[in-house]
Formats: sequence, structure tokens, C-alpha cells
Amino acid sequence: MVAHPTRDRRAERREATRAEILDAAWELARIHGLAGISLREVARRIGIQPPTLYWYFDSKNAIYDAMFAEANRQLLQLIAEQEWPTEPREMLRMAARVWVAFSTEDVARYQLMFQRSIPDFEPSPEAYAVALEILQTMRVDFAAAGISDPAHLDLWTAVVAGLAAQQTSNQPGGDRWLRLTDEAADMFADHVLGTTTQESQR
Amino acid sequence: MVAHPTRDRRAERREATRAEILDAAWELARIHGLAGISLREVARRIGIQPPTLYWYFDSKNAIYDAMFAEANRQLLQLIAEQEWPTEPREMLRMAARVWVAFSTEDVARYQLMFQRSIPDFEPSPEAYAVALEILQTMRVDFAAAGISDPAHLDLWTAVVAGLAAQQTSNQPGGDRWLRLTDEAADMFADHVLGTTTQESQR
DNA sequence: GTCTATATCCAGATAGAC
DNA sequence: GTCTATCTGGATATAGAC
Repeated sequence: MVAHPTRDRRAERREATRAEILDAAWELARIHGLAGISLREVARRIGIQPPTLYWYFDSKNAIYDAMFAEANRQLLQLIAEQEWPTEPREMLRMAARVWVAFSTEDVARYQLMFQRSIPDFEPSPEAYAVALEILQTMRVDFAAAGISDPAHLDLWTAVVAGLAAQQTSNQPGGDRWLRLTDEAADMFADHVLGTTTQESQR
Repeated sequence: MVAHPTRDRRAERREATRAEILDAAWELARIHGLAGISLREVARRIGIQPPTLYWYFDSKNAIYDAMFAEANRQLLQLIAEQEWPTEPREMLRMAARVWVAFSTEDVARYQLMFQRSIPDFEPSPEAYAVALEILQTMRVDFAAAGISDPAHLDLWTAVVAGLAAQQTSNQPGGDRWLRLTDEAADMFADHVLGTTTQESQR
């Protein structure tokens, strides 16, 4: 029989190194673009030899996959920790602000999550499950605000995706589209809720 | 003295080969992604040896630059050949349809024009001039429709860019966002023109 | 104009010793 | 777990003959 301590120090150490690898990969993605991550340079940055990476990840795509899952978990948590207004228009404003801010604050992360930037990369089912959970959360929140038409949800994602896309590709680091977030949310609210919604709630 | 015929057959031949090179590059971009263009394979496809490409283009980025200019010229021409309605709401609907259709019909072209997908590529001033001409055309048309606030133009580009972005990255080849184009244009029209515009025009 | 030969450099991944 | 050594294949670009 082997001992079974409650804390597996070896597994903890392994997870810590995996996290180091991912951090280095994110850093390189921010510098050289998502496709510009080189395993040699990842290894160099954390002080190991390139082949050693393969003890922690099966392939380069496995690293992208872990990054994809991590990014989605970050967004899921960000959504969870907000205090969501119940008033529909306020909720939409906040949703737009949260999403656009998250998207623009790290272009590489945005590209990995929302653009299909790496040709041969497809997220694994486990990683994609987190993304689906985010969508599901959104569906519930929007239904509570009286928005349940799937086409309206698609229109919403287009509006916020457009703000983020324009901001990141035309003026990364600026706020030219960022500052239109509230106006865009209002425009959408007027369209799907009708302009009389606020009065009719009295 | 040398003869100066009105047709320079040598220059024509050269232009034809340049066009062949660009066509092959576009084809590869559609298959392997924009970054996946390999000069070896471009050469192989048109039946020359890789170094020969350098007689036609100075570098790989020069090829991207020519592609960028070509793509923008295509959009400029597409805009020019439409019969634009003078009624603002109809004009917006058509503008959205033209732009979104153009963006989604070739993902590689879309990435080259509107996403900064190739890290080290910056369009040359000459190539970028065509892109600016498109923007200028749009500004004039929108002003004629009574839309001159720069923030409203930015909001517009975000809306149409969002539709294209969602369509190309989530469902390339489909029409889930494509079919929301008219509704999105109307939503924008309601917002910037006011709902009374149609009546007040009588 | 097009070629061959080559320079230079980089990539991801594997084998197997320790 | 980490290493060295290596495989295999790719890339863009240049030199210089013809």
C-alpha cells in the first residue's frame, strides 16, 4: 500500500508549472500575436528545455486549448461577480460594458476566444463547455429581462462584438468605440424593449 | 533611339504574371488562412520556382500589400456600381447589405482588410489610400442622408462589423447573422434618424 | 526572366539517457 | 522530471549562372 496524503504535493507542483507555461504563452501572444507563440521561447522564459514542455502538455494545440479554457473561465467569473441590475435597460448597459471591456483589455485573448485566428485549432469539448456555460448564463439573464427571441440575442452579440472588433483592430488601446458602449446598449434596448418599457414598468 | 509602341507587351506580360501570383495567394489564403500562405506553394501552383517570385514582388509583405489594395479596390467598385436609394432608411439597408455580403463572402479577404491578422504587415500609403477613399465615400453618402455625427458613423461601422465578425467566426458560410442585416440597419436608423423621419419627409 | 544552389533560421516533435 | 541529441520539415531571401 502507498500512502495517500490529502494534499498531493507532486500534483500541485505540476499544476504550478503548467500555470507558468500558460503565463509565458500569454505573454508571448501579447507581444508577437497568438500565432507567434514559439515553444522554444516559452521554454526559455521559464528556464526549461523545449522538450520538457511535452511532459506538461501533449502538443502546442493542447496549450492553446488550456488557454482557451482559462480565458473562458475568466469571463465566466467576471460575469458571476457583477451585481446585475434587474431593470432591463440598466442590465443591458452593464452587460455591454463588461463584455466590451473584457474583450478589449487583451487583444490576444479576444482573438483566441472569438475569432478563429489559429487555423488548426479547435477547442476540445471540455474547453468549449465553459464557453457554452457563458452563453447559457446570458440566455437566462436576457430572458429575465424579457428578451427571449434568439434573433435578438444574435443581434446583441453582433453589436457588442462589433464594438470590440472595431476597437481592437482600428485603435487598440484607445476608447473611440469603447465610449459608444452605453449608446449602443440603449439603441438595442429601444429596438427590442420598445421605447415605452420604462413607463410601462411603473 | 528605341521604338515606343503604344502597347508595352513586356509590361502587360509582367502584370499578367503578377495577377497570377496574387490569384494563387488568395486561393491559399482561403485554404490555409491568411498567415498560411507559403511562397513555395504559390510558386508551385503557377509553375515557377520560388526565387522567381522575387522578380515580381520585393517580399512576401509586398504580396500582402498588393492583395490589400486589390481587395479595397473591389469594395470601392462594388460601392460605385450600386444604385443608391436617396431615402435614408433604404440607403442604410442597402449599405448594410452590401458591406456584410462583401465581408462574409471571403473570410480571408475580410481578415486582411479589417482585422490586423498579419502581425508584421502594415499597408503602404498607396494601398491605404484606397481604403481611405472608401471611408470618404461613406462619409459623403451618410451626410447626404442627414447623418454627420462622427460618433454615429463609428456606431454604424461597429454594427455592420459585428454582423460580419459573428457570421465569419461562428458560422462561416451560413446566414444566421447575415439575415439580421435589415433589422440591424433599421435599429440603427431608428436610433440616429428618429422614428418620425419617414413621416416628416412627406 | 527564370533557373539552381544555397544561406540562414526557425518550427514542432520524438528517442532515450540519467 | 529534465536533459541532450536529433529528426523532419518548413520558411524567406539572396547569389549568380544562363
